[in-house]
Amino acid sequence: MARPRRDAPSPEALRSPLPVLRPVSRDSVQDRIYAELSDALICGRLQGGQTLQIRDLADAFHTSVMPVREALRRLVAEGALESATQRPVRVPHLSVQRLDDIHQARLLVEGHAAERAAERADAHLLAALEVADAEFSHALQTGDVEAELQANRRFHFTLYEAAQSPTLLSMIRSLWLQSGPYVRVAVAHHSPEQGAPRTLHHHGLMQALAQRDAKAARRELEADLDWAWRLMQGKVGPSVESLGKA
Amino acid sequence: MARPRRDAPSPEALRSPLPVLRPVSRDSVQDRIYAELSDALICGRLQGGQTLQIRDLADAFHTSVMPVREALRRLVAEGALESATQRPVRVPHLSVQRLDDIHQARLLVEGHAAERAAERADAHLLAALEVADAEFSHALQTGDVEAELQANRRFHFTLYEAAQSPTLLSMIRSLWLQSGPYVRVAVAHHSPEQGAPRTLHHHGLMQALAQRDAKAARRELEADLDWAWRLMQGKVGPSVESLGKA
DNA sequence: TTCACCATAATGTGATCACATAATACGGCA
DNA sequence: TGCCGTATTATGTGATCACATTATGGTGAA
Repeated sequence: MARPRRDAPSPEALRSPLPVLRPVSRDSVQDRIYAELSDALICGRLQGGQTLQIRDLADAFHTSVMPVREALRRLVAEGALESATQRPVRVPHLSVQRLDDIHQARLLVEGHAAERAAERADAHLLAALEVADAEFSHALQTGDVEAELQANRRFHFTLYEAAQSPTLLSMIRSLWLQSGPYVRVAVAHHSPEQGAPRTLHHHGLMQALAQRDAKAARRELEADLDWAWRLMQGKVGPSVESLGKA
Repeated sequence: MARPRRDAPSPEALRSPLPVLRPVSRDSVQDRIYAELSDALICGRLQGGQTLQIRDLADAFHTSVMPVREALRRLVAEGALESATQRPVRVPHLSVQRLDDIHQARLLVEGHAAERAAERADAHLLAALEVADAEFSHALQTGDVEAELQANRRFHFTLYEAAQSPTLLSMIRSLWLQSGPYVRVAVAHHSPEQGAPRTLHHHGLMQALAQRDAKAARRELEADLDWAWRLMQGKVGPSVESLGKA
């Protein structure tokens, strides 16, 4: 090996500007592509039915098709995307029945995570939730949908991480990836007065956590999910076909 | 295209033996590799800590590394395998805490699926469960561990499919992939009298389904899972390190 | 004898090429 | 003018090559 070791305590290190540089991410290229796509899915920047072609994405990311293939494969495995044989990968076109099925699963798993979080709640958790909720309320007032979705995600996942269950957390992540493309169209068009109950549920949730009331925490979380679900049903009606073209 | 279409109604079709041939699987190579690996994981033929090297698998499957890479990527995405950057993929070495976390999630999700199945139970489902249970009992008596695991899997997934929730089903599949390598060492060493309660739970479950008693179905299923979990804890003790080398 | 260093080998990752298959658009016949 | 068949294009999939990074074995000095 011609190159000297990074951690070599040679005097040359003193004259180099290296210490002031922050460590670069050691993720692989496919990890970054995966992160980009999953973020776009959760925040609803990709629509249901949209096709994701390998070569197009490779051009957009300025890479070869190789890391794109593997990133897409991961998302397909997580249920976030669907792929037929020899056909381009697509964001699934979910029926109302399928969306309801996902909603039921979310009530089950996220409700349980809320209970566990309530049992383990501490001041640090409440403070973190307060911050996320403040961002959320501000985004609601300014009408910034992107910021609203980001803050809402931070609020919920701060809660779910407090449940201290990696298994539940990964299942919830998968569920958010699946429902992400469909919740945006619901919350994107709601009027400010429709958004009011949402902050109420967040506040009720924090109150339940402060009292370590697991059942109440589950109730408030389920109310929050049900609110978004009813809004979505009202928006899209019995058919969600319009979602893909909206 | 020089080749004639498959469905061309030419008179040549009459003299060819094609109609007697069954359609070949249209899965891709990576699909078959994935199926093989996931089956090996669920049935515990792979041990915790075992490394899966791409080139070795490619040689074993008589393919290039390409489809192996994508199959492994899928399993990593499902939590069945773990991979560090630039390091070979491994079957995760799970701590007792992690195994308990998975167990809790299984109680939650599989218990819920059992309730749903009970609400939708019909004669056809009970008949299918009877068949699987008969195979299971027979395998127990003959001491065929491989057949026991296969029959147990068929019994449980017949139940879970009856819940009619694709979302729950895929989550359960992921949980079985994760716990598969660890349940085998538990059930592989149990004595026949230790196996008795297991058939009891299966029978109790079928009785609850016949009566459409959702709560009872959940109770019986949880008892079944808890039985295997306790057996595992007893076998491996406070540390599961021995599992990887067993 | 032990530890540090270095050279070698091995492995995951990314790029490029080749091919089979499915969609599309063009042209000819009724 | 409408529809069917064909040729072309485009896309996913598998194979091969190239490289960076990690592990490992051996060799030197203290």
